[in-house]
Amino acid sequence: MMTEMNKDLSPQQQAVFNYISAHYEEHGTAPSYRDIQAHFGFKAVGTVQDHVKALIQKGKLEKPDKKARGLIPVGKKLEGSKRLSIYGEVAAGGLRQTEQIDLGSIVVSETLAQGECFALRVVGNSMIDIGMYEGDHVVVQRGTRIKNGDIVVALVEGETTVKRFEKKGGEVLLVPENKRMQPINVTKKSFEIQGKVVALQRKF
Amino acid sequence: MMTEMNKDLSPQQQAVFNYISAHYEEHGTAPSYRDIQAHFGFKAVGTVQDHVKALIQKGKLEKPDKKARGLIPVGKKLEGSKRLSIYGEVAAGGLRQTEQIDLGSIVVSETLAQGECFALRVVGNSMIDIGMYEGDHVVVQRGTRIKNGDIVVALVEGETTVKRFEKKGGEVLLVPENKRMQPINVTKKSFEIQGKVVALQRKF
DNA sequence: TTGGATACCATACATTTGTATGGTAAGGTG
DNA sequence: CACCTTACCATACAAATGTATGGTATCCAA
Repeated sequence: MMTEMNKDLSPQQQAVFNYISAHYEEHGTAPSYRDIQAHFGFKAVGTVQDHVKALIQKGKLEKPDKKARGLIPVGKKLEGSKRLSIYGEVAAGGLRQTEQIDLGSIVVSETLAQGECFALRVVGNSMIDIGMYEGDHVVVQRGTRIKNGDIVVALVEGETTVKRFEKKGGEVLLVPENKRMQPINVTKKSFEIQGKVVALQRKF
Repeated sequence: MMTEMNKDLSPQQQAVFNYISAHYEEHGTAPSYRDIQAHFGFKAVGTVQDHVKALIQKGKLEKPDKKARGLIPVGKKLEGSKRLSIYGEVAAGGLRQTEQIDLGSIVVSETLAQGECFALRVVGNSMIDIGMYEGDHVVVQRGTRIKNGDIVVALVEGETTVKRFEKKGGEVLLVPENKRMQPINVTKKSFEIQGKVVALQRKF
């Protein structure tokens, strides 16, 4: 029979992998080779090298070259979900890259957040009629083709707002979903569509 | 007045922080000081040291001593996410474990879905006044202590509903958040609280 | 005008860390 | 047996990386 590599992990290899994963999750950083060595009481770094090599070969670890603490457990990768930075309540400067104000992040399913996305904290109640409340988070997708009726995030004269997009003839309207508010005609104003709202998340 | 430190980040500090965060999220590992230096074109590592020091002082970064690539943006530690099965629109049998009907799943952040959770597809419009619409998904946590005012999933006479929980004196009410609907008095009915709604997710 | 915060530069150094090389030993297999 | 895999040890080295020290300049508030 051909020399066939065992795709399953040996008990020891599993142990090493578990340690790396645990360390990664707990500290947010992978352990160094010597951390691993110390944890298992190995008397040589080479032992760790061997195990890491095996784990990489078996597809359990990713490792960039020559980077300190660069081991990444493949299985532990945030699968099927994305972490989005939350921007919001930005007064001046809008969402310009260098002036982003960081409000943390949320994790959403990849099926919700496809392509390049970011998150936004909803302020105000201009979209209350479709159930978007202050404090909710919306997932915004960049670079999508905007169609009539889409909910969009727009930068109008330096202010970020969420509205429904309506284009009739040559007129562009940003329509609030709130009976008590009036649509904004931005046809002659300076505005910029930041992206399209593709999802909403609320925490109780 | 005492020397008071500015808790807000300067634009440059914000930029450095953003870079670190982005790198951390993208690569799963923080950048080294020299990575940061190169990114911003600084001619000295010391500049990075200064910024990092400021960011730590302002509570934006965590840093273990002498560890390579040890910078961690506070609150951005890689948390896991959970995949929750979606149950819902179940007529008979409610949510009993053995009769659950699988409607797929959603992925949510662990910060949202703590403990034992499942997801439910919202049907009907009994909670429309707090922005819960048909088709939305709610995350339901099992085994939590229910307090007055909590949104709960209840099994009332074989039917699953989402309502606000109100207990006054000896009476237990399940209150719909819809002006046009009446509270249900379940004091004398057979009912069971399935769990507490902790989050909501909507896809546009 | 003194002091603090911000924002850089320059240089040197010690440690951490990944990497390379080579050796020992047990267990299983053709 | 020869050969492979697993599982260790020992040692050395170079690169990556954090750290320390000290300097310059601007802006702003007390």
